Amino acid sequence: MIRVGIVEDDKEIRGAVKEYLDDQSDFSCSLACESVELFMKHLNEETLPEIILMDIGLPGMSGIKGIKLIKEQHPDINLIVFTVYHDSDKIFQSLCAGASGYLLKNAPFSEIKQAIKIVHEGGASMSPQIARNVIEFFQAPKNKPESILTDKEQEIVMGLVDGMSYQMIADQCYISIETVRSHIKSIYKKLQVHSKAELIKKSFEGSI
Amino acid sequence: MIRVGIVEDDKEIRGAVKEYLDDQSDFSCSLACESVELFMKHLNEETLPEIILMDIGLPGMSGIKGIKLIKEQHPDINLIVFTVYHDSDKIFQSLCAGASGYLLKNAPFSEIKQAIKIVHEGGASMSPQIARNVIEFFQAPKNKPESILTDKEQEIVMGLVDGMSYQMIADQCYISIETVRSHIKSIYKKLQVHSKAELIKKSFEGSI
DNA sequence: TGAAATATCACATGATTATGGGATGGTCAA
DNA sequence: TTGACCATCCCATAATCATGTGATATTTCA
Repeated sequence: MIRVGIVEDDKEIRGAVKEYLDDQSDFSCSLACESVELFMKHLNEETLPEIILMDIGLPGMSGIKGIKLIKEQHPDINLIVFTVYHDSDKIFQSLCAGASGYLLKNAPFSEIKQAIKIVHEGGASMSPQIARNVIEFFQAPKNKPESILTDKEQEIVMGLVDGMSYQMIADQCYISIETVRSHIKSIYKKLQVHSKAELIKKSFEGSI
Repeated sequence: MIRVGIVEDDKEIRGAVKEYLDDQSDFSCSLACESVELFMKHLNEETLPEIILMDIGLPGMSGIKGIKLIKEQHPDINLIVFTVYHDSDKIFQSLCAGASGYLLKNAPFSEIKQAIKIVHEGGASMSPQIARNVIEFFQAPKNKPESILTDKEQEIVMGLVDGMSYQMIADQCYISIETVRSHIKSIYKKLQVHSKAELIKKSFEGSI
């Protein structure tokens, strides 16, 4: 018997999911609330779930914050996001906050059930569309849109990012420090930055 | 009818999967080879698949390189990794190379079929265990081992990372620039760095 | 309680950076 | 062949940074 909690503001959905889970022989819904605040208030030994289905767009505290909060206080509980949002931002924020799954609300009951089982067994579950988003996260950095910087300029950026001074870069590239300066001037102009710090930041953000 | 390719060095497995797919009414295995080299050699209009099941541990060219190669030459083909490896390294390398799915070899035929369908519809599919690994990638950086920096110091680091000058940070924190300098001195000492550049780099690497 | 850590400030000096001028020669495509 | 880039160099100046040597007040914790 897997004990499941639900945080979902839509009464209809909350009720339907709860009813469905309670109908299953191997599930029970131990606590279903419309907000994180209420959920935390009613959370006790009696109602403690193993898995929580968590909506994100909630009145009061957001689901993302809710995930963080619950994970801090009950690290053993696994959370599955259950939402209509499928933008990368929400997905990554949820995962970073500690979610172990991400279901879209159009998922059929059977998929919800399946996801809960998987997470309960120590796996993770995502709707295919979400998985695609997540996977593209790893691939995106690859297709770096042809940098507007020339080869030499990129080489110099790499040096700066590695913490080298102009002089060190000059030595490494067998050019004079004046040339390094000159390149950096045009790099700054192209990227619209005005300091090494900004440049390094942009570089790490993958915007080069 | 979804056309599927297989790259898998184990003859038994290759044969079994091919047979299974060919038995399905909505699948056909258009090409099954034991290495990337052979696969590329026999790849033509006739044999062109929409989805490829790709082993990683292959004789000759590795599956990872194979994924890159195939994606470069045929960007429309989607690849699903099919392997025994479940270590993060292999997973991330595969995803970065361009894979749209990652199945473990213990997956039942039905899961393989399901995964191919999902990927064919534009989604991505991972075995639950793999999904867990991927998700933990996002959560790992969270457990940053209690920074040795004090709150104030961290605040200043954030400023520097955002490209602010000492003076700007001083203004923002309502302290004098001398104090900023002082904090930065101890930050540098603690982190064993000697320039903004190195500090920002460390910060982005998550080693703070 | 008393030492250690933290947060705040000051002054000084040399190094490095940011930014503005220019100049020369090479490549490549219109 | 002309103009648009690119890579290379030089000079100059003001701002900023790295680092040192202090000092004082508060907080923390053993």
